[in-house]
Amino acid sequence: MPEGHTLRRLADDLDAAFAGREVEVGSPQGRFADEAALLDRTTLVGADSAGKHLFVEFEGERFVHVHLGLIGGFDVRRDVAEVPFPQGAVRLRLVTRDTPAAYADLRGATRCDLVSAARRDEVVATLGPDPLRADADPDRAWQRIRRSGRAIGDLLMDQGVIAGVGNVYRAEVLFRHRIHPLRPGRTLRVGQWTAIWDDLVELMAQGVVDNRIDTVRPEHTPESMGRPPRVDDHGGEVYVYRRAAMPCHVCGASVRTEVLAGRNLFWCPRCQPAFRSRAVQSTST
DNA sequence: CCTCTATGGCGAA
DNA sequence: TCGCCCTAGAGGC
Repeated sequence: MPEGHTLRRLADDLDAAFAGREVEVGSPQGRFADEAALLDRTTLVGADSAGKHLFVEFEGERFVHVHLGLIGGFDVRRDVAEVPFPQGAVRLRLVTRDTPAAYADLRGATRCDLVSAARRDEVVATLGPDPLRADADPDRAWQRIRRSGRAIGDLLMDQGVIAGVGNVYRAEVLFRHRIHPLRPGRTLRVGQWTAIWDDLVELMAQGVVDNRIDTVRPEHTPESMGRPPRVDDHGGEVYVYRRAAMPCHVCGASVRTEVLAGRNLFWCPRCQPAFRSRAVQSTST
């Protein structure tokens, strides 16, 4: 589940359920037990996200730093009639029993640490601009991209360049802007970057609202095209992500896939043609 | 049962 | 570049 929109939504949901309330903090699985004991029955101040990082603040400027990694999940339920017995490997559990009762179960996280405000700031300082934050400066990312010989598909996944974009948004935003994922960052024009950034701001904000990733334009929805909706565990309607060998919704070409830096890359070979250098372009046109 | 996969990221080689 | 960490669900036999 976790790209930046997931963490932003989790911060909002945790706020709604627990902010300003005294919270029972436990670790049924045991791996966070010592830290949980220090926080148990103290007030949860609030939660915030930065890229794919989540910080849950407790009184005394203490923060639980959570990173879900590839497979983690944080299940937040509020206004529940009763709090169920924890199922599976619950690293961290938050509970308020006074009405409205709420609980939240963290599983599979790669990171769940009790940290100081200074450490939180250190983590945030390693991140590039986050399209979900109003104060983000996209030019910081552009200055990295325009100087880099690395593939744009690689740069978009680098959290130090831009924070919160994962494998789905990377694949989809490059498709929407017809840019081949292996094209070197320094071959992009500033207008292309601005368009990508503005699109990410919009797509990811919508992802927070829907709690899933949908990237197809109105004319390419299942209803508009008369095609069956996507049926898999991800839910959202997308153009190329995990659609290898399937026909492109726009042109019908077979969607391609390749592994880049250990992750699956997806693109349409016709809608996102291989980049030709400026020199070649100018001689051929 | 087993194997594989996954919207991530780290450190060793 | 590779292996490894975290966990759950799907599919194969």
